[in-house]
Amino acid sequence: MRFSKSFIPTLRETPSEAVVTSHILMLRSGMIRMVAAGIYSFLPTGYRVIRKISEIIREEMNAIGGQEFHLPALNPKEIWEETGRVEAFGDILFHVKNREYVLAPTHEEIMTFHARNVLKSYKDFPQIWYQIQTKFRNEPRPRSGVIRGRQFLMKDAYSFDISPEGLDKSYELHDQAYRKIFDRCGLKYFVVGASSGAMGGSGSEEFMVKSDAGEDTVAHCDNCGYAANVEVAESKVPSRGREEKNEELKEIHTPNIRSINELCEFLKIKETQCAKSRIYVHLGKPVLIFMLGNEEVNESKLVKYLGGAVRPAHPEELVELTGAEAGSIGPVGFNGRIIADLRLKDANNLYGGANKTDYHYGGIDFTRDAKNIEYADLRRVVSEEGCIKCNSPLQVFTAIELGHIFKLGTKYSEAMGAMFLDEKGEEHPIIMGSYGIGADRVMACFIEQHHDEKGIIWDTALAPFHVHLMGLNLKNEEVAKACEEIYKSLTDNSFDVLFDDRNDAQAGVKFNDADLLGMPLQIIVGDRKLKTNQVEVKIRKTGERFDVELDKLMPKLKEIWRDTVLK
RNA sequence: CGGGGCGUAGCGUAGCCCGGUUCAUCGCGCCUGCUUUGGGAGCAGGAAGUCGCAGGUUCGAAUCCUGCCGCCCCGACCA
Repeated sequence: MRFSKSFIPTLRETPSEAVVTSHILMLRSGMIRMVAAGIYSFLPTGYRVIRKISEIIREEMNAIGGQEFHLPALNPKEIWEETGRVEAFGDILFHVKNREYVLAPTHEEIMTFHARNVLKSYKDFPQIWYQIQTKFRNEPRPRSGVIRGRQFLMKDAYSFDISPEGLDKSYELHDQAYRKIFDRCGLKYFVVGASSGAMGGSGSEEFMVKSDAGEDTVAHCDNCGYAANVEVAESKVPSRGREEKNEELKEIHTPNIRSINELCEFLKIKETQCAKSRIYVHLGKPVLIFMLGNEEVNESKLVKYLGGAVRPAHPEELVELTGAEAGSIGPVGFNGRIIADLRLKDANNLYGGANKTDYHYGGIDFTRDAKNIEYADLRRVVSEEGCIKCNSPLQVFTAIELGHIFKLGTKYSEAMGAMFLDEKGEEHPIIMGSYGIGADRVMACFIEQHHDEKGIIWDTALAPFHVHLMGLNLKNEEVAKACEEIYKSLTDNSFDVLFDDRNDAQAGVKFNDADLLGMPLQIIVGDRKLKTNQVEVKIRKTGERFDVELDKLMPKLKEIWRDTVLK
C-alpha cells in the first residue's frame, strides 16, 4: 500500500475529546474517527486490525467446532418479549421508532429462536454457534473511545447441550479457545470468576486486561493467579485479636470529634484501637456495622451477607436510632442487629462511639459490652495484602473486561420453548452457554499495553502492515528506484508493506508517522546510506537499528523477523 | 440522571468578565510557486470560519440573558 494514495489521516496534536491512551493513539494514527458519542468509524488502517483480530477469533472458534452465523442486528421486539428482556434491559435497549423492532445488544434470543424446533433430538447435540457482529447498547455514558461505545463489534458464541456435563465441556472448550485467542493477540490478561448478573445462569468467568482506562477494580495475585472483583475479593489480613489486659469500659468526653482520624489525634491512639461504626438500613431495619480503624464498609459484601438491598442511614435516622450524631455512634446499648468485620472478632480494649454526641467509650470489649455481634468479611481488599490462596501480596488495580463466558443453563430455552427429546423420548429444555469477546476492545487493550511516547507498537499478529518502508527523498532517483525494488521484493515475499512514498513530506514527518503507526519493522531508504548500497532497518519494539546491504536485505529481514519480531 | 468543564476554519487555540476601528487571533494543516529532504523545513502568495443552534436585550452581540443541542470529565449505571 502506498501512503500517498492511502487514507491515513494522522494527527500531530491530540484531539481535545480524547483522554485515554488507546483512544488518543487510535485517533492520532488515523484508525478511527468519532461520528457521535460512543459511535466510531473504523478507517482503513484501523479496520485492517479489526480484521486480523476477527480472523484469529474465527480460527480458534472454528477449532473448537464453532459454526459461524451472521444474524440480523435488527430484531422484532416480539422475540425479546418472550424472555422478558425488553424490560430487563430497559433503557439500554435501542428501540426503533417506526416499527416494533429493537437493535440487538446481544443474541441469545435469536440463536435460541434458530435452535428451537430444529435441534429436536439428543442426537443433534452438542452445537456451538457464533458470529462476529455489531451490537447496540444505549450506554448512559459512553467513554474511553472504543472501550465503551453505543455500537461495538462483538464475537458472541452460544453452546447447546443436553446435559450439565455437556455444558461443562462446551464451557471448557471456550475457556481454552479464549486463552489461545488472547495469547495470539499478544495481550497480557487474567481471568476473574464473576457473578453472572442479569444474564442468568451459574458459572462465569471474565477475561480481563489491566488498564488505567478500566472500569472494574480487581484484586490480582501475580503468584498464583487468584483474581477477583474488589467487590467480592478476599485477602489474608490479621485480625485485631484480644489484648491480654482487659480494660474497664470508660466514657470519654470528645468534643467535636467526628472521624477516626480526629479521634486518634485527640486521644493519641492508633487506628487499630478504634472501631468505626456505620448504620445501614436493610429491609426497613437498622443494622450497625463495625470496621476496624478507618476501613470502609464494602457494601457489595454487606448486600451479599444480608441478602437484599441496603442503604446508609440518613443523619436524622442516626439521631433517632442511637440518640447520637454521626461520629459518636457505638455498640454499647445499641438496640438492633450488629455486624462487625472479621478483623474485629472478639476484640477488646476498643475505642468507639458512646451513642451520645461528643462522647466516646474506651475499653470496649465486644464479648462483654455488646450482645450477639455477628461477624462477617466486610472489608475492601487493599494492595499488598496477602492473597487468600497463596499469601503473596495482592495488587488492586482497574481493568477492562475483554471477554466473558457464562453457563446460561435453561433460562432462554425454557422461556422460548427450545426443547429436545432424550433417548427415552422425554422432553427437556436445551442447556445453553453464552460466550462474548469485544473485538474492538481487544484492539484498544492491545494499544493500552503496547505503546510508548511516540505511538503504537504492534506485534505482527495484529499489525495493519508488517513493514513500514520509507523513502526519505523520493525526488532522488536512486532512492526512488531502490524503494520501488524493495517494495516489490517485500510484496513478492508475502510481507504486507506500507510504503511511505510521499514526495512532500519531510523525513521527520515520515519517521514520526512510522513510529506513531507502529508497524513492527521499518525500512528507511535515504541517499546517504544508499551511496554505500545500504538501507536501515529499525525494529519498532526495541528501537534497534541495523544497516543492511541492499542485496542482503531480504534474508536479513527474514532473520530479524524470525528471531526478534516474532519473538 | 446528579455535579463540573467545554463548543470560535480540518486540528489545537486567543478574544468573552469589561458589548463597538485588534473583531474575528495565532500555530499546525491545506492550495500555488521556488528552495529544501536522516527526526514534524524556508521564503513568497492564497483559500477556508452560520463564533454549536434558536430566541431575547441593545443603535450595535463571539462577548450579556433565556432555552435547546453536542462533546469531555467525575459520580450513579454497566446484561
